[in-house]
Amino acid sequence: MVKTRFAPSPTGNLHIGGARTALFNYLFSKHKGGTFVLRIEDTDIERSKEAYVEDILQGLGWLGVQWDEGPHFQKERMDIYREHAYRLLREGHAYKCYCTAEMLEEKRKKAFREGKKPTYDRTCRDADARDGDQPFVIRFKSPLAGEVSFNDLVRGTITFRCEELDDLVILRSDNTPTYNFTVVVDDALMGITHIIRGDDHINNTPRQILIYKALNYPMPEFAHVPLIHGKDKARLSKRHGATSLLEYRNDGFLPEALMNYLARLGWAHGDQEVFSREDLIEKFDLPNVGKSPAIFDMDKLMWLNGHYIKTLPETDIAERLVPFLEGLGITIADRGILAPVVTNLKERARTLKEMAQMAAFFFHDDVTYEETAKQKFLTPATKPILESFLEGFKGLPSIDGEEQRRLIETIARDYNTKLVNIVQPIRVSLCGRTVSPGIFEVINILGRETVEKRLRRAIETIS
RNA sequence: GGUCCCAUCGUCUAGUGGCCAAGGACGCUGGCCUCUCACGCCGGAAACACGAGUUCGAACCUCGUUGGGACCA
Repeated sequence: MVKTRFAPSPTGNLHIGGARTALFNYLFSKHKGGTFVLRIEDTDIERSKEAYVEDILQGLGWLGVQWDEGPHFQKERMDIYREHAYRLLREGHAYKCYCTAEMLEEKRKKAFREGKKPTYDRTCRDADARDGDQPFVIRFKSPLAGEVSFNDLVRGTITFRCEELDDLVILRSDNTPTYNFTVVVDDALMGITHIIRGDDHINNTPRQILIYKALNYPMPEFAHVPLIHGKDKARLSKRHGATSLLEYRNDGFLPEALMNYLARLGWAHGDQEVFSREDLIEKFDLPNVGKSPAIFDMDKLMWLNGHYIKTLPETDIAERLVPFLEGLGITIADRGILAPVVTNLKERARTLKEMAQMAAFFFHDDVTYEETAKQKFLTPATKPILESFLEGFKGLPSIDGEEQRRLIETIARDYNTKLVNIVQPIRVSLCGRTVSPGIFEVINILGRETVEKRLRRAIETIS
């Protein structure tokens, strides 16, 4: 039974990179019919914040990465780590170290002066056990020689020499456990079978393997996925824009699009670009995960988002659009026009936010004219055209597209000009801008009364 | 600085020794469609980091160089 986990520390928001790691864990476990655990690594009480926990939970929920177990909180498991640390001590896999911070600093400086690596010199490793009130840390006894190697499911065999590993602290003098120790204890106790995480953890892996062995717990599989980089090829950080997944939600991205995009970042299934969640669960597997870091490409996300806006059910999009319209201060008096609005805008908008902006003019009559549009199309020269159109429009037996077309074509002939020169002034009158869905569609959605009202107002505007 | 990882179009990638004078997608770009903008359709430019080796044959295997990244300090 496969069991994976996502174990973020709440010292920041859930960003794109974390979300992708979570997604890979989720997809892999579902693909294998296993379970997915969420664990919050909040042992760093200084930097951990409740607000970040909230952001992570909400972000994952929005994306649709559902966990089957948890969230577990490390803060509530401190006793377990201490117990394990003392167990290692008792069994001779760890020892008490009484070196003070000052002594260590001194040793580090000395090593640096001598051009050696600043690793702990193991002074206390073989010293006689001392008791008393002096503060101490517990250090793990690393093997002095030999190699640690493991088979990474995305990279193959990775080997480290033990000389590179020093005796890391597992329990600090204030009785708090350290990162490399808590991960192992938790992953082992929670029965995690596959550890899928960012490749920034590769260097921690040999230490963790040693701890697994000392604890005599079954070894999980490891899979290190490359980090996501920003345009400057450096690791993704605040500098690269969105710091929280939720910002994408607020910017009008669809979770379907983001999930699809994230999955394709560092993973591929032949030439396929569009994947539903079911598709991903069916097809995702570790061997096809790439080894090199990927750069986050907003353009492609935009394209995918546009694709989902075009292909998801219109009623669905309409519903999701509402909060964005409201965000623009729009009160939707007539929900009936929502559907046709989406029909006409879905080919044009790439985000819900964009769509709301494009749709705004449908919902209020006091259209604000874009300055350049007004200067070009609401002029003394176009005034008679608008007047002719208004007159003809009033006399139209119905306002279906064909009737409108005939009217506009007639006017174009009368003025001996092209269709576009008739349409654009009308468009600006109705929409306030030079860009909109097809003019016949706009007129249909707006309805007779509204169209006449807006035309009159536009004509009045031209003095 | 030490350790570890990585290297195909600008970007995401397909490619696991012959099917590759390297395919798809985004972006860019020429055109068509057209009431604007999009959508859609047709076309184009654009990459195997470099050098050795293994092999009848290398984008694919090995080594080195260079470049990038991560972790530790």
